[in-house]
Order: sequence, then C-alpha cells, then structure tokens
Amino acid sequence: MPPAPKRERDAGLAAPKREREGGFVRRVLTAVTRIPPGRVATYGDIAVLAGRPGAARAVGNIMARASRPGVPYHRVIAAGGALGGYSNLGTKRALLAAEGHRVTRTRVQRFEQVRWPGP
DNA sequence: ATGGTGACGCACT
DNA sequence: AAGTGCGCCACCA
Repeated sequence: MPPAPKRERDAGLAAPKREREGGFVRRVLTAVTRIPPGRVATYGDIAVLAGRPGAARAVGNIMARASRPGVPYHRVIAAGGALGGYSNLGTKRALLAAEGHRVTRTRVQRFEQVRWPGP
C-alpha cells in the first residue's frame, strides 16, 4: 500500500505556475466574488471555502497582492467583525456602509447577522 | 530550497 | 471595546 500523500498540496509543488493559479489563489478569488452585496465573510471563512482551513493569514496575504476588478474585497473582514485590512481602510468603511452596514472605527456592527452563511 | 512577509485568529490583559 | 503577544500558512524573492 503506497503511502498516501501527507497533504494534498504536496502533489502541486512541482506543478508549473499556471497550475498553481488554478489552486489556492484562484479559489480564494472565486469565493470572495460569491459574497453577496450587503453581507461579509471573514478571511478565515474564505480560507475554509478555498479548501485550506487555518490559512486565514495566507488569504489576507493574497488579497493584499491580487488586485482584480470585480472582486468585492471590501466584503472580507477579520474575525469577530473586526475591519481587517485594505489598501485604504476609509474606502473599505465607506463601501461597507454603502451596502447598509453599521461600521465603527474598527468593526462592522451586528457582524453575526450580516455574515455570509456560505454557498 | 530556504527564509522572510503579512489585508489573520485567538487567548489574555 | 481595544491593544499585545504568539502561532499558523501560502506566497515570493
């Protein structure tokens, strides 16, 4: 019985770049795009949806670099309703407020009620 | 291949 | 509610 790969990603390490983009990064962006207007998801939520529970920090890392049109990055906030990061936090607050959220200096109020349940 | 980086999460204070 | 410290993880140079 051949040893099962310790982790799924082991198989992808040798894959070319184009292959990798079809993996985590791609799945993260796809998940973010599915967050409906007026709702939010946490970096951790996205990590789970992208198939890598616990990779919340990596998700943030990707969000910080990947700047793609049509992706509602502002709907991704930190755990517990904390705002998290953004290229311009003021803009993030404004966008969230524009979608009907009550936003304080550092948090989205009523977080659990506006949190996206997932697909 | 190896180490540094950061738009995190969570326990504590 | 808000700040601090430390662990985790995939990406990048």
